[in-house]
Amino acid sequence: METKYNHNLYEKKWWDFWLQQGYFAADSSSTKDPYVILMPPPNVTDRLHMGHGLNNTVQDIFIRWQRMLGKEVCWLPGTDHAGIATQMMVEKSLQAEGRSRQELGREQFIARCWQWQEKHGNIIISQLQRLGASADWQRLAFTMSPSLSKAVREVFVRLFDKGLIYRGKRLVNWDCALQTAVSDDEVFNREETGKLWSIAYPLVDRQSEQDELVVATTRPETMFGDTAVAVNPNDQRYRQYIGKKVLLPLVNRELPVIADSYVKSEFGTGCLKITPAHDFNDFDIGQRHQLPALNIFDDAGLLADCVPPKFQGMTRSAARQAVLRALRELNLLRGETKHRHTLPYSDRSKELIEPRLSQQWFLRMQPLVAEAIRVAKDGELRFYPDSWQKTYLHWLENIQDWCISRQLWWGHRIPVWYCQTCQQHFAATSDPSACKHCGSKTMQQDDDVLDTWFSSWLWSFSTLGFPDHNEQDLRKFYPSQVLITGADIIFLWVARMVIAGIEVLGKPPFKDVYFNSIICDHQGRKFSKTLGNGIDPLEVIDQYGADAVRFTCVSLAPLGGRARMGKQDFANGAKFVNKLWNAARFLLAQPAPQPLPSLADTQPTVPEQWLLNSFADTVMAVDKHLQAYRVDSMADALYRFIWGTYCDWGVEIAKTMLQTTNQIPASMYYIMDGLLRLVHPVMPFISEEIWQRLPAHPDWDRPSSLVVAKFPQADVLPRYDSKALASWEMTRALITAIRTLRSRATIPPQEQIEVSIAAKRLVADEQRWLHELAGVAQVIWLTADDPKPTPALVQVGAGFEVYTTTVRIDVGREKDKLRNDQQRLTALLSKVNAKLNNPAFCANAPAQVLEEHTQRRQLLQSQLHSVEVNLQALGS
RNA sequence: GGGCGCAUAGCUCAGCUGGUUAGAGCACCAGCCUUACAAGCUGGGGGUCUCAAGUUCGACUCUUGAUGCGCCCACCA
Repeated sequence: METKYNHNLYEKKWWDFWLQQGYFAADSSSTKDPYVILMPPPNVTDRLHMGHGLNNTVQDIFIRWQRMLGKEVCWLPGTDHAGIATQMMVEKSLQAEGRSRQELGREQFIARCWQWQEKHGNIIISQLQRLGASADWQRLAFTMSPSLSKAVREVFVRLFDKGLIYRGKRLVNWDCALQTAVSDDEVFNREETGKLWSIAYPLVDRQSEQDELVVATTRPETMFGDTAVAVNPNDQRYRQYIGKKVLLPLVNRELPVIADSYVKSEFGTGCLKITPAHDFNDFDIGQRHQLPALNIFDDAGLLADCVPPKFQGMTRSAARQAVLRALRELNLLRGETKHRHTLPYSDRSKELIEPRLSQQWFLRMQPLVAEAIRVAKDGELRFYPDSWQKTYLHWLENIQDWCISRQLWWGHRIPVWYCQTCQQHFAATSDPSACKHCGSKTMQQDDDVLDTWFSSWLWSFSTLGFPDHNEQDLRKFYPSQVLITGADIIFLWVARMVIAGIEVLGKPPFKDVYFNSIICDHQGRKFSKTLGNGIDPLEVIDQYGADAVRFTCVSLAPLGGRARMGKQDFANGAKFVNKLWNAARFLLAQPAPQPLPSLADTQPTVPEQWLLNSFADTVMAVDKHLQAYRVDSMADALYRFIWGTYCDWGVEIAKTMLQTTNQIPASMYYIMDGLLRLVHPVMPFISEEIWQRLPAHPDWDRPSSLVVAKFPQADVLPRYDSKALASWEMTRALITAIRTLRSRATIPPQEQIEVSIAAKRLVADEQRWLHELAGVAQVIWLTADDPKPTPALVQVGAGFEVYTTTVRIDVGREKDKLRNDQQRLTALLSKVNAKLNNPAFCANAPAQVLEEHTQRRQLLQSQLHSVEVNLQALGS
């Protein structure tokens, strides 16, 4: 074995082996209990980033763990057709050829999309495989595949026939760059400093020049769409004008002055221009007052033909400047002030959203959410961390209708047909040959496609054969156990999946929802392309190996928080992987007992018993942490045991045994075998490589791969309990204390020393460890009456004092250290004394606490005494 | 405006239902190539747990408030 673990030699080898053995395939005819995780489908356009890396590592940990526990696991992978993102990519490539999608036509364009997705899509899938993701890749699903498309149509038609899907002319969030509507959940807000302009609208039939209403607006360019001016009905200033008319400048259209309590008198001028087609509040007011709504922007967000010719075709920002200039010329601009407000932007294009009146399809959500709310409240659906429950409930309880149509070409075309003969429309699961209502053959399908999320929200069952009941899959694998994803899509995907699962199959699609950490740099900033602060997972996998990357990600990811990571963290992960490698290298380089005996046939020494107990504790901890979705704590437990216990103590102990018996004890092989099983979910490659080289231990099963080996179970692991074990703890404490003394006295490692110990005497067998592990040639055991050696160095600990007279020290530094000790111990002692002298404490504290404090006082007193004696001996 | 969360060592974090001398990794300092690993070994220094008040015999832990930071939702002519 090489001294440094080289991941390049093993990762591909084992990956190919696992795939070839078919370990990851989920069999719905199995009699084993199912354990299912749905992989959140990445966009086909995606490249692997650290968020995917963490998310899929966590999923893989649970999947591998449950597989080793004997479940029939199904980790269902797939990709999302990402309507907008893909269409943007393909349009860009067309642009490079100097062509446009309009030129190409719908059919040709869609063909291009398919070509593109075959060529460039699914790169992310091979990237996920580099990570070691043990999903059932044969089940790879795609939201545009024929079977998933079938599910989309089926559900659409069901909801349509229930009357939950309707078409309406409503105000929607319009993305002018992509020229499509987007849903509320695809809009983000940004606070900015803008301006608030005051514009005079002269009164029709005015008595004087001053007879005008001054409106305040942040968007003068929308004035072409004004259809009223509103004031608050209780505003004394404007009461007289209600019911009168003003003249819209630049257009010279008459607008009614209306009263609406929405208008705040104290804001701006107290006069509000009403533009129903381009503002959500104005739209509501317009509805209340039956005002016409005038759409003034075309699909691209340019001013349309309904505005005065000189403004036509202008962009929104150009129009704003032009309008202001024109108003200034007419002397109608009454002022401008700075104004802080938040503006809506599109998630996808990052363009300013234009609220715009248009014909869209909507899904009535309100009738669908009751059960989704109930299951969360009753704990049938749990969130980790549970604080997300509130966010989830708040959204559902204030649910808005979902705008599901998009003016794109790439996606599921809305399965609604309009009959040119009878003018009616209807929805159908398969392309109809005749109108459902009149039998006419002249029909046209709706031009729009569905929101991408309308296919993703069916993911939990559309991937399992619905609606073609390959019932076995659906019955066996629905619902899944846990959804592992990012909290940023709690509304877009998680909550909607719950709704869909309940609506279509009668129960929620998963029991637990685990939200991963957000990946940030060390300054707490999200990884982002523009900042360039991200770490490319593939780059670090190349450099450090998949196991190191997996372990690092997971150990830095607290439940629900933000995981801060830098490149150095991955180097540390790699060190840990290498540590395990070398622990195994040591073991495998030594002669093992042949054949390895079962633990029951050997008599483990006390230190071995301690190691075995510690291993069992670790198994228990790992189980506990995984149950609680605390992968970071699991990583910590593994790290502590492997580095701090197995290597630091176990290997050192084994070395001394090697000297006397010429063999490593069987328990070390036993522990290593169990350990590899334990780490396999998080470090699958290195654990497999070592395990395959490890001689089979009779106490463990021995299948062809660790992937399908049994996971350690704490309740069947050997446990030891004896007085000797308690004494071993004292031995370890003494060893550490003596090492400290040696370090303080600058005694080289090779030099054997003599120490005096005031403590309960160790038996000869235990005392030998002081020799082996602390370089002690001889021990003088002091009783309470013996004088303490002087001059000497002392190290005090819980229940013992160790002295050495081998002194080669810096007296000044040593004195400082002792004074420090003295100060520390004095402070502690006075704290304990204060408590014990407090009658209220003695009266109220439980007996055990009281007893502990009394003992601590004694111990501190004796330790303080020792330090003082020593200090004197050094001559102060 | 509403909601959620966080504040512990230089950095990243752990610390369960209040009760041993508040822990770990990284970084730092000292000494070691001790025959698995220098990507290593053995030690060491470093925190009055953001602040204030309260409850309690006892508060890092519970309550209230303040300050700072992060996130989400709604909305502002």
